[in-house]
Order: sequence, then C-alpha cells, then structure tokens
Amino acid sequence: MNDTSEKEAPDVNRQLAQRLRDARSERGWSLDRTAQETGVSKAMLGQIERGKSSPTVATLWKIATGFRCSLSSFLAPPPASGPAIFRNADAVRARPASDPMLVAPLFPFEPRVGFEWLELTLAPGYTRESEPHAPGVVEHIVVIENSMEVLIEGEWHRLQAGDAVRFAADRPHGYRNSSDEPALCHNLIHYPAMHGQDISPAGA
Amino acid sequence: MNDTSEKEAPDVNRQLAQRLRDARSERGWSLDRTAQETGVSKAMLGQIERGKSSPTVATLWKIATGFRCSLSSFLAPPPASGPAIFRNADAVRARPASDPMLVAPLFPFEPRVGFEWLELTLAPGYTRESEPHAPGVVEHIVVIENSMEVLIEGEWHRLQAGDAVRFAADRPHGYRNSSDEPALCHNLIHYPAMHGQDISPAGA
DNA sequence: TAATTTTGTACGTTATAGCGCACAAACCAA
DNA sequence: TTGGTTTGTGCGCTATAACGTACAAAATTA
Repeated sequence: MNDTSEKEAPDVNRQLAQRLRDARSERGWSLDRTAQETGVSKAMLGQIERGKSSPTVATLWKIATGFRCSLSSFLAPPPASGPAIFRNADAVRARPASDPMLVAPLFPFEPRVGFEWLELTLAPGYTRESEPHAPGVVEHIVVIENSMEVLIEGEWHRLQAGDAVRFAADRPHGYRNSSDEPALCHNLIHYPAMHGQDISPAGA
Repeated sequence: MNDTSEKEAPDVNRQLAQRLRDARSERGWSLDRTAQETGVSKAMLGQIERGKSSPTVATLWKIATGFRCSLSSFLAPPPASGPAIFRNADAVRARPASDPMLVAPLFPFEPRVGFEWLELTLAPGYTRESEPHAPGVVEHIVVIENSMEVLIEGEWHRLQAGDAVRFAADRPHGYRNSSDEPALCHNLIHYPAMHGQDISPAGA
C-alpha cells in the first residue's frame, strides 16, 4: 500500500540513536549514569543507541526528561532550515464527517512557526458555531472567493473576497455562508508558544 | 531516585492521543482510512487515540508521514490571549517604489504571532530575485489566482492556484510571473522568536 | 603482572506494542 | 422493519520493547 512507510523508517531510529549518543557523550555520562538520570534501563539505552530498538514515546519522554531537554529535540533534525515543502490544496482537501465543509490542511501545525494553515470551503447555507479554543489562540480568516460571515464577540461580520480578520479564538466564534455560492477562505490558527518548562542547569 | 519519570508519563500519551484525534477529524478520515494512509493498523490507531497504548517512534513516524506532517507536531504540546482586526486587501494594496508589484500587508508584523502576511500581485513578466533574510526566517507562498514560479535552492518551481510551498528564506530565493495574466498570491513571512529551540548541552 | 573498577554488550524473562480478525452499534437504502 | 455498509472497539496471537542480570573488554589501581 503505502511505500513511504518503509523508506525512511529506519532513518528516524538512526537519527534518534545519534542524538542520544551525542547528548550522552556531551555530558560525559555513562550508560549507568544515564539509566539513573532517566529511569530507563541501561540495556535499553544501549540498544537505542545502536539502532536496535525503537523506543515508545513514553520511554522517549523519560529520556528527554532525564536529559532536561524537549522531546522533539531528539526527533527533529534541528539543523537550521529544512527542505522546502510543497503543498496542493486539491490534494489534501477532505470533508470531515461532522461537517458539510471541505478542509484542506495547507500547512499542518508545526511547533517552529506555531500555527496551522487551513483552506476551508463553505457550502451554501453552511453555518457552524465553534467552541472556544485554548487561551491565547488567535485565528485569521482571509476570504479568497465569494463571501461569508464570521461571528466574533456575538456579532456576525460579512467578509468579501480580499477581506481578512484577526480575532481571539479563545471565546465562542463561528462561520457561515448565507449566499448561494460556495465560499473559499483561508484559516490560520496560531497557538501561543508553550515551551515554558524544562531547561535548568544540571546543578541539582 | 528519580521519581519524576512517572509523574507526567501518561500525560504525553494523552497529548498525543488528542493531537491524533484532531488531525484525523480535521481531515474527516476514519480509522480505516487512516490505517491505509499511515500503514498502521486501525486497532493500534484506536488504542493510541484512547491513550491505551504508547507507540514507538517508528510507528509514530509512520503516522506523521501518513498525515504528511512532522514528527514533533504530534508531541509538541497543542499549547497552552485584543479586539478583532479587520483588513481589506483592496484598501491596503500599494505599489512599492522599487518594484512593479502590488503589495498588500494583510497583517503587518506582530511579535505575538511572529509573522507578517502579505498579498502580492505579480504583473505579467515580473521577476525578482530576493536576498536572503535573517537566519531562521521561513516563507510561505500560497497561490490564489493564476500561476507563478518560485526560486528555491537554485531551482524554479511552477505553482498553480491552490499550490503552496514553505521554504527557508535565509538563502537566495525569488519570484516571477512568466505568464500573461497577473498572478495573485499570499506571502507569509515567519521570523524566529528568541525561544528558538532549546536543547542546552551546557556541559560542552 | 594480577586485582579492582568501569565500560558497554549479550542473554533470558516479562510486559506490551502491533497485527489480523471478528464483533456490536450506528448509518443508509430499500 | 430488513439487509448491507461503515463506524469504532474487543480478543487472541506474534513481534518486540524493556527489564534485571551476567558477562567480556578496557581502564585504573597496586
């Protein structure tokens, strides 16, 4: 079926193995010491380093916590800039079971930029009032084709093609298309940076 | 010893479960469909969504690949709040003195979100090669009307309406419109915040 | 050199991730 | 209603993650 599954699957393990090795040698920790700090057996740590084992996210969390760095730092190839990512709205457009609306995740959520970028197609007559998101979430609506209405702070605002609005999405809001043409818009949802935690000098 | 291992271990699984649920419902995919796209059995997908199972990084990689998004997007917390701002592209559209191109700053740079969002109108025959931006700057181009070409890593890529691309803008890049119709696109420029990414191997 | 300590790896067992299949509830057509 | 399809979940089995222990090689002593 999906030939992409096997292509780089080992690669992610090798990546992880390398990063674990680096993190450990950077601190001069032995496997024993690392086992104590992370709560993961040294046998398993050794296997992961050799690429012989693919840890679960639970144990990876233990490892990251033991090293006092973020989970993704073990997975994401941090070297500055990644390759270009091409997307096509037609290819990723799909209809959620719950809604008579087409959603195309142009750019799924990515921690580095902190937002996800969706293309929405609202059928004529479509209406949807959305629950508040988490605190700090900001939405941006830009109308591409035809017109639609956005519910903000209890009021409906009509937007035409070329109109845009930024609003706090941590309170009730909604969208509707009261025209007889399908409305096309972009919806960029920005989540506030979270990283508040970890990172402390190992002085304990 | 280290009792921190158990405190939030389940939490990372719940986080992951939620994001998987969201990603799936966002696309309107059933468990079956998701199993086909990712190459992971639907039984396992169901268990992960219910927090009953902590996948290995290998299977998490399969899932992320199936959803065409990054590994860390499933681990990095779906994070943790101004009046609404209405904008209209026609009203803010202007021609820079330097370029035969129309620029409409839909949303000027705002530290809170870390990006600026421009609407560009490229006249037929327009071409422009841009100097690299600061390190870590990421650009997003989404074509709204007609077609254009983007220069990335020394190669020109043709984009049609509905196509999108994300690329590192800290190296030479450019845009051109070799058609005979004006091309309309959005350009979102994201500037890295201080937070960057952590991982502090202070021991070096 | 022979002892001791410390390193990483190999072995055997248990826990569980992951699979295929089958089932029950919900949905749709007739 | 009936029958067919699609949804998600439960069950048994296999593969393997994860553990504790034991072992061999290198490092540090005397």
